[in-house]
Amino acid sequence: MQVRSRPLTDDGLRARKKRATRDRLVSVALELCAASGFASTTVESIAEAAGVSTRTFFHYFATKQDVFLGHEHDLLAHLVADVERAPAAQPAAVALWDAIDALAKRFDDDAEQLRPLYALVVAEPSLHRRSLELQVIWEHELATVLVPRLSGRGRYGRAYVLAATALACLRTNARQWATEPNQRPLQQAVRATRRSLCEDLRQIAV
Amino acid sequence: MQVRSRPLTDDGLRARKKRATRDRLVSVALELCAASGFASTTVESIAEAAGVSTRTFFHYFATKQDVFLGHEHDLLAHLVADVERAPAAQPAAVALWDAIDALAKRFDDDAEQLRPLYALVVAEPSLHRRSLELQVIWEHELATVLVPRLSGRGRYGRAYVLAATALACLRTNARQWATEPNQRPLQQAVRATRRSLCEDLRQIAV
DNA sequence: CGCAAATAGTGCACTCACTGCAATTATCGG
DNA sequence: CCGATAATTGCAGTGAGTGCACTATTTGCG
Repeated sequence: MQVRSRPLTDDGLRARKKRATRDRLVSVALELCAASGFASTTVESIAEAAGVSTRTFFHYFATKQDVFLGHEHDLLAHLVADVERAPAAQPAAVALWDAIDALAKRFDDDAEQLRPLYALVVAEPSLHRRSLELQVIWEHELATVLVPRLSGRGRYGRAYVLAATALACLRTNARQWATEPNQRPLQQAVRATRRSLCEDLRQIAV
Repeated sequence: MQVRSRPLTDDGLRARKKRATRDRLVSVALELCAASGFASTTVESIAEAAGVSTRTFFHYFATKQDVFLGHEHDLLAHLVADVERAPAAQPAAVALWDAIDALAKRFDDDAEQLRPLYALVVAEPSLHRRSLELQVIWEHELATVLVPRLSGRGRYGRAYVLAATALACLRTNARQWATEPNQRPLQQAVRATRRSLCEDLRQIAV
């Protein structure tokens, strides 16, 4: 997350080195934390193992937690992009849940890598906190691209609740998916949850 | 939050002193942060202004943020209690949303105090993070008391999504309510959102 | 009352995440 | 090869949070 600024060329030596260092930091952090836990792995040790100074670590990541949250950032960005790309005529709820469905599939496709990562995130309080904060930020982005598909007064607020609902559905399922063994595919779980959510809510519709 | 242990008597000298100190810490923190912002108000200064040592502060609150999150804790506890107290025959969704409705009313009743507090929470990243974490914890509690009102396979997951949805609805409305001036009562906003959420979701019900 | 157990408060030394600044080094485009 | 730009670094500092051993206060009880 948050590389300070973009170099003018994307594949010069500079950019390649930067990507390499970043990747090194992430994988080194993963190893060290797997060995001794997130809390007791210091930024200093991660930086050292990756061959950079502590100060440099914080040029790549704003917080220690962010080493593990890059993927989440990418995935949520995909989600927003998917919604934006949906046919203009599609209602908000449809575009949103289609995008959620696609995102769940992404999780499944990359399960090998994502499952242990997400398990770590929910297990570690500080990571979890940061992850939730990220989701609220993306909830905002999501609501913003949803608004044009809604009409009537209060559509701003409605966009937020739709977005929050969908993300909550994803989040709770993803947690189960990541932490419990032999879980069915996330996409399948999310679909099932969506169905039952609609049913349950029918009971309170006046 | 998190007073280490409960004294055997609730109104002895010890308990009264403790409550007093706690209240002093909260109100002093409120003043200092109002004056110079949350980030640049140190725990040391809060403790000093309340007449206790820094170390003692952390006996009352696990983190600096928790000084401002006591109310949230109380309110969410009420929510869970309300759901538990609902008639046994009531379906999960009904019991849940009734409790949410009652909780929104609590916010309105105590608006004078709660609005500025919640505005501070959403404005300050570290507070916001901690608040979200608390909500997930209560989401868990809420799901637990909801499970007995659901049936069929996957009711565990469904309870989580119901809880998360309701809390998300409350949270997004509460943010608007706290930060935008001349807002209608929260209870009213939540009701409206609930209605439109049901409608929007009807579009994706197969 | 007076005593022993429990609980609250304190001082101290320590770890570690994170920041600002100024100096240095590497890479860039031309 | 050169001047501009961006990456890296060291250093000194802030402040949250912790563990520990010690003191002071309060409580229940004989």
